[in-house]
Amino acid sequence: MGLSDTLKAINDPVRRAILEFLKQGDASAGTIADQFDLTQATVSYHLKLLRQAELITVKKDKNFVIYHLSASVFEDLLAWLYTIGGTPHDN
Amino acid sequence: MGLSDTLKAINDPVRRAILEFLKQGDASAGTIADQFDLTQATVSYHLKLLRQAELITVKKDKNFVIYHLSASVFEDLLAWLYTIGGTPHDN
DNA sequence: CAGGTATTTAGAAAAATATCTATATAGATT
DNA sequence: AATCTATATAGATATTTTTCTAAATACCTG
Repeated sequence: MGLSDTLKAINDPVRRAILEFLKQGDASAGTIADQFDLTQATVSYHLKLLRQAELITVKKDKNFVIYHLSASVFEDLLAWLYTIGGTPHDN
Repeated sequence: MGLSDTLKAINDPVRRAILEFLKQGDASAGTIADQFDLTQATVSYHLKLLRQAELITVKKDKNFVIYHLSASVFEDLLAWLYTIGGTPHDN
């Protein structure tokens, strides 16, 4: 919902890989889980966090749950980054 | 050193507050610690993580350790964000 | 409706992170 | 040199996060 959730969501290599995978197109929970050497339950947990951070959206198709990247939420993060690093500073 | 370290470093409200505080100007470890309701040792721990992520740099002055914001490291993070969210996508 | 497939949830264990107190170090001052 | 001041480190505990196994839910198909 806020910056904190966005940061928490992307502060994990598995979740970043999920986002990168979804960049190539929508996919079901099972297909996503197959990408990792983790149980499906664990991947489902990561998907939940990404959903809560609104970085992905869900749609049902038959008994599949299809996930879709929703990158617009990064705007808050970008705004914060510009707050910190936006103005020229002598690095 | 990489994206992972940058994200880990900013994935904590205390550390983000430290960065925001340093945005206003350099400050000593003690001055920074005074900003928080935490022990000096705890703040020192956070400063160490920020240092390791190269988000801040250090300089000694008498027996003070002066911290300085070094925002250029956000570039990797920005690059990754554009990887995910850069190309128009139907959100 | 019975069985099957896909996914989520619950609960426990493991791993990582944050915090504290107490102590150490380093440099400055008397 | 003794002491004081600022900061860092060590070790213990607490909290949070990740992961697993097992069970539950949900929906589809015969």
